[in-house]
Amino acid sequence: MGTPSLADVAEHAGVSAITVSRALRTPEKVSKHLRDRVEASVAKLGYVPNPAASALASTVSTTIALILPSLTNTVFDDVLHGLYEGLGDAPYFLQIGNSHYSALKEEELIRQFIRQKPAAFIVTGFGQTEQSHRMLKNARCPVVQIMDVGRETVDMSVGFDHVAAGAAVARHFLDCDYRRLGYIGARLDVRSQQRMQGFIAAAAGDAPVDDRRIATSPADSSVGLGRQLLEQLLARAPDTDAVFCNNDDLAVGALMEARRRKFDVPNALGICSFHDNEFARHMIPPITAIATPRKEIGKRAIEMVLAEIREPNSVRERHCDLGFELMHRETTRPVAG
Amino acid sequence: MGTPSLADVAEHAGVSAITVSRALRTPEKVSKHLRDRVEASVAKLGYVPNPAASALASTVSTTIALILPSLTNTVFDDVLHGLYEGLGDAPYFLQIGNSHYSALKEEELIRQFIRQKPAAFIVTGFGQTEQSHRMLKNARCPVVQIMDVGRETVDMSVGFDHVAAGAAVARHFLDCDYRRLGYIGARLDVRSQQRMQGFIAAAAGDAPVDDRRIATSPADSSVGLGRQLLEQLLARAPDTDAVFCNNDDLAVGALMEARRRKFDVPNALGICSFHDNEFARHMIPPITAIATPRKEIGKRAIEMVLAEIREPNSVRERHCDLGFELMHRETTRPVAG
DNA sequence: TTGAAAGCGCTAACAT
DNA sequence: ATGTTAGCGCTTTCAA
Repeated sequence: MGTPSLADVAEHAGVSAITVSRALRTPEKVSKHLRDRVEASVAKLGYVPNPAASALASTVSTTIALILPSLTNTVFDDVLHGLYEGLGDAPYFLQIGNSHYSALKEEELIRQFIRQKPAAFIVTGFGQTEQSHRMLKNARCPVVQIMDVGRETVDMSVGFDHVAAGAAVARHFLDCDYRRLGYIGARLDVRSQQRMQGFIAAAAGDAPVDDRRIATSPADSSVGLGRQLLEQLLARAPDTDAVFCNNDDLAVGALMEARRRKFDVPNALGICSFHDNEFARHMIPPITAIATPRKEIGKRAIEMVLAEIREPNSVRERHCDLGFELMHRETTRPVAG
Repeated sequence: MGTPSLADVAEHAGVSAITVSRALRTPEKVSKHLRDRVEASVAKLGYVPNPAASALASTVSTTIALILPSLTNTVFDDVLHGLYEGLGDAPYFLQIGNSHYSALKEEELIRQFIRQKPAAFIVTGFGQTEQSHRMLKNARCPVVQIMDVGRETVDMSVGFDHVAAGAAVARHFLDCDYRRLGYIGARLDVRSQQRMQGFIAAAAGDAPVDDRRIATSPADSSVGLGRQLLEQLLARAPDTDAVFCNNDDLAVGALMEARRRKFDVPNALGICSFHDNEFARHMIPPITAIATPRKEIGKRAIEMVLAEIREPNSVRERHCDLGFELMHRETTRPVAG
C-alpha cells in the first residue's frame, strides 16, 4: 500500500471514515476526545487528503479557476503576484487558463473549468460571451471579474476605470501646456482601447488628437517597440509635443529614442507612461506615469473570493474601483500657470 | 442533471461507458464505426471529461506539478512563459507551488502533490531534502530539475552552469582590463551564490575581489536597490572599476546611479548584468550582460516531460546544459589588446 | 473489438 | 456526536 487513505487513518484511530473527514474539515463538529485521536493518527501516518476524491464526492473542489488573457504581459505577472500573496496558505489551488485575448477560447476554458467544480472563478474584464456569462452565473460559486470596472457584472469585480485613466493623461498634458498630443500602444485589448478613447475624448476640446499622431502595433509590447513606434509617429508628425505610452516598456523605449535624437524631454517632448513599474521611476529622467493597482487587484480579488467561500454573501463591497494615480515626474513639464 | 457525464454520452451513442472512455483516450482501440458515433455524441452533448474522476480512477492525473522558489522574481516569470508556451494545447494542467526558497516547504509541497498522482514533476534546482529526493524517485513519473546543471539528478534536468557564468564575467572584466572588481546582489539563493563564487574564483589570480567590493542585500532585487548597493559599495571602495550585478534590475539601478554621479561608463566604471532582460539592451548605454536561457529552460522542461509521458524513456538527452552567452555591449570597455 | 463489474477515496444524506 | 450507506464519474480488470 502506498500513501495512507482516510480509511487507514480511521482504522488507526479506531473511528469511522466520516469522523476523520469531519475532524479535518469541520473540527468543531467532533468531540475533542476523538479529534485528538484522529489528529494523532493523521500525524503518525502522514496522511494527506486526496483532492481528486474529495472533488468527486463533494459539490466543490479546492480549485480556484483563473482566466487571464495573456501570460507574457507583465501586467498580469503583477496581478499573479498579488493573487498568490493574497492566497497565502489557504488550501486552494489556483489553476490558470490563458485565453489569449479570445472570448471564444475563454468560453472553452470556462466550460472545462466548470467540470472541475471550482471553488471560485476569477476572470479578466467584462468581454465574456453570452454563453460564458450564463455559465458563470450558473456556476454557483463566487466569481470576480478583474482589471476593469463596469455595470454588467456577473457577481463581483475589482479594477479601475480605464477611460478615466486615459482622460487623466490628456488633462495632465493640457495642464502642462502640451497641445500636439500623440499616443503609442501595442497589442490593443479592450482596456487599452478604453484608455485611448478616454485620452482622445478628453483632449478633443482643447487639442484634438490627430490620427497621424497615433502609432500602434499588434506585436507584444517591448522597449524596442517603443522606440520604433515613436520613430514612426515622429516621421508622420514631427511637431508632436507629448506622447501617451500605453505601458512602461513602450515609455522607456520612447524615452530612449528621444534621448538618441537629443530631444529635450520634457520641454520639447513630454512622455507619460501607464502602469508605473518600478523601473519607470528610476529612469533618468524619472518617467511621469499613471500608477495602476495591479498587485492590489490580484490580492483583493482573492480576498473577496476566499471570504465568499467561507461565508457566502459576506462581502459587502462587491464592486471595487481601486483607482489610479498620476505620478508627475520629470518627463512632463511643470503644470503651467 | 447538469453537465453530461460519460454515461450520458454512452447512452446517447448506444454504447457502453468504457467504449466512450476508450474512444476518447485510445481511439485506435475502437472501431471507426463506433468511434464516429461516440464523437458525434460528444460534440452533440458538449461533453467535457471530469478530471477529478479520471484522476481518482487511474494511476495518474493530468496535473503537472511545478515547484518554484519564488513568484516575485522575474526570472521565474520568464520560465513560466516558456512552460506555458511549450505546454500549448496539451491536455495537462500546470499546478504551481511556491517553496519560498525553503527546502522544507518544498518537501511539504511535494508530499501534497504526490497525493494528486501528478503526470510529472518540475522542480527548481538540486537543493531538495533527502526525503524530497526519495519521494520524487518513487513518484513513478517524469521529474525535471530546472535552472541548474549537476550530477545528483533525480531523473532529468535542464539549466546552465552558474559557476561558469560567474567565471565568464570575471574573465570578461579582466579582458577589458578592469582590475578592481566588485559585485552586487540581492536575495542570494544557491544559484546566485554559485555565480558569485565562480566570479570570485576566476578573478582570484589576477585581481582578487576585495570584501569591501561586495555589496549584498536580503531584500528583493529592484532598480532602486541597485542604486543603493552601488552607493554602498562605492562608499567603502571608491576606486572600484567594474561591478558584476546579479541581475538586470540591479544593473539598471547601478547604471542610473553611475550616471547620477557623472561617472564615465564604461571607462571609469564597467557594469555587467545577469540574465539580459529585453530592456537591458535598450538602456543608454546598452548594458553588457550574460544572457541566460530562461524561457528556453521552461519550454524544454515541458517538452521533455510531455515526451516522457507519451513514451517513457524516449528522451535521449536527459541532462541539458542550455548554456549562456556574454553580450558585450557598451557598459564595459572594448577588450584590451 | 466490446462490455460488465468493481472500485479509486472521499463526502452527502440519512440514520442513530 | 458518531456511524452507515450510497454514490460522485471515471478507469481497471477480467470476460466474451
